[in-house]
Amino acid sequence: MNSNFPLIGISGPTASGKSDLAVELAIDLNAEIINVDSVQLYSGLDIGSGKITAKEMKGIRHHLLSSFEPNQEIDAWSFTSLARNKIEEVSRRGKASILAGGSGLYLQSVIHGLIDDTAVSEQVKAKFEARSKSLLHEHGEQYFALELHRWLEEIDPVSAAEIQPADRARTGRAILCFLETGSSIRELQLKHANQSVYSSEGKPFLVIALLPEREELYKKINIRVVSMWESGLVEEVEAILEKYPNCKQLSAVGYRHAAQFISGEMSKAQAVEEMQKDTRRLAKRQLTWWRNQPSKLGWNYIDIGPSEGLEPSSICDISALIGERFGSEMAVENFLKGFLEKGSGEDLSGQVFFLPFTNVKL
RNA sequence: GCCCAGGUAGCUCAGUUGGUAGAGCAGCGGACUGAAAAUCCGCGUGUCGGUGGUUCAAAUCCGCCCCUGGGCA
Repeated sequence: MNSNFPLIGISGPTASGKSDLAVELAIDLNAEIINVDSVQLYSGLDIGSGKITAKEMKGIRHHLLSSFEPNQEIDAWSFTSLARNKIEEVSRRGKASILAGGSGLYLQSVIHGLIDDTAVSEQVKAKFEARSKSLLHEHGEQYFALELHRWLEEIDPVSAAEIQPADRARTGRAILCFLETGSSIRELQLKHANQSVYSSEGKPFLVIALLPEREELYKKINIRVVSMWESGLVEEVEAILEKYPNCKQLSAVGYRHAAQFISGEMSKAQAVEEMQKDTRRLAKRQLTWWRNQPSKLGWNYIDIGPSEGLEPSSICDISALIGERFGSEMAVENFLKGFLEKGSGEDLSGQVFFLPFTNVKL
């Protein structure tokens, strides 16, 4: 049965029902789930991250969920190898893998990889931090990002031209990369652009995106945020603050808002409102990602037509769904083959298929 | 019924002596290759309640009508 199925990714914006769909699908396919959410990786970040509960897992095994302490800082690079190892491990057990979660870059990295290892040494890190500190001291917070960008311009003008001057995160990364490897990160990226698709046992990837109607999604988000506060978000954040007061995860949506309430920077009502707003904005960015990124990555769009009123649970039986939409009942692999090329002998490995469900019911 | 005060962007409101509008918030579009729930870039989205009039020209002045607050009966 598993051989009929490609590697499956399930994504979409926050609150779109990914986790539930993943579980239902896993039951049908005898699969295990690999989490692809950058916050749910950590233990103790449960309520605010909307993590699935043991009961909701319905006995399906989940991987890379609550697997790390909040101070361990797993990034996209390490996530990629962790996830790929999990896929192999699951496959050795004769089961299929479903990668579910909202971190688009993480899923992309598992499928396409990142540029080659550019792990920065302690010396380079120290050098970077020393100069950063003096720039900050010299020019102040306000101009820090610009000064950092000016530094990048000196050593790597090619990358500097591609990065917004105010974009501290990318500027810093580009500088570190250059200091470490002596080459421009932009050039490394271009060189890497055509890297082939990761594939376990030659299986193709099928990425499903749940893209609910915007207004409905926002309503659900607003309600969900309130219920998070009611079910102990503040206590959860207090516990993290006590154990890891400086951990990066506290800057995630919800965690930073609860922390601002705890420190007295905001009233509860204000914090809730800000959290709702920032969650909506997060969802908006995720929708933008799934609207535009797949085609840039060269994924094959599968157009099944409008899915208004389609409930996530009915997506579970992909074979039936495909049969219903395309006439005859056929296995997913055959469907993909048919989609790719009328001929059936074509090798599907190295292919990514993208199946978006727009306006699904919530 | 009468007397006030209002009706301008999704919301709260600006709008000089008439020259077809602008702030904040909300929102929308985009970027994204080891921070990605991160980090950044861009964008006013409008029958100025309706209708008639005065005027070269009306959100602005006048008439009538409608609606919403408040007051008096």
